[in-house]
Amino acid sequence: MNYKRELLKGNTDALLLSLLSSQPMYGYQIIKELRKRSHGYFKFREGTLYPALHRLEKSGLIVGNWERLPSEKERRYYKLTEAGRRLLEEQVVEWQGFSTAVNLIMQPASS
Amino acid sequence: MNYKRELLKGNTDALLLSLLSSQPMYGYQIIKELRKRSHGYFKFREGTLYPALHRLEKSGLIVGNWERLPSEKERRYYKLTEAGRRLLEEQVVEWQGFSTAVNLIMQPASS
DNA sequence: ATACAACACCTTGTCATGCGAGGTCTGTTG
DNA sequence: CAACAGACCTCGCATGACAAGGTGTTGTAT
Repeated sequence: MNYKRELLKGNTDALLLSLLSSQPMYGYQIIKELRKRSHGYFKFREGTLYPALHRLEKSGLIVGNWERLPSEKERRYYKLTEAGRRLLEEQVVEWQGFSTAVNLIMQPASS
Repeated sequence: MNYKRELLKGNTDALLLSLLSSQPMYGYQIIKELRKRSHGYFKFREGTLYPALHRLEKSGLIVGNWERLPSEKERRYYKLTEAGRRLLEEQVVEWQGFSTAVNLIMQPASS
């Protein structure tokens, strides 16, 4: 039923790694950036994002550290590790293979 | 971890509907066709396919009926319903939107 | 002063679904 | 006759998106 929700499955990590490969970001910012860069398509929920970030950190793909703003507020900035960068490269390849394969089926291609 | 497996989630139904839009097929054939048309990429397992077919039939998107071969063997051929055809069209559009959005993030686009 | 939205983080539980592993029966081939 | 391929099936596990709930702060209307 919820097609879009299921589509996202398996892509969250790659999207997050991709985003963080451009620069370190904190959670809330990631949500807004994903939304902006996808022209409004991706609207990540916090219940999706934060567990995903923790998962990635636990796997050693990103590292986060708290930064205290002048206002005493704190944010947790995440940046890619070397392992994260390597996995990202693999996942980009994987995504290309996958989307190519889907397009072979979805479009009434000649073949 | 299992990236490819998760990628498939949410796409199974659209792939099946797409396949069946070209012609009615039975389960085993679908597995082989998907494999062939995707140049070996999609290797559906029976534990994925049969539940999916039952799901789709229950939702009225496909209908299956048994056909008896001369050899007394039976196969269950599935074909798209009108509702299935409509949903397929929606899902193709959805897939295009999704993959476009992913590519916006995954590729270090200018924008 | 007092709401109320936005920022910024978090967790718990529910639901969907891919698929590994198991099963059945038939037909064909060595 | 054994062994494999065709053809169907189900059960249970693991994964992951996210709704719904929570905390505390800052900024902006009323």
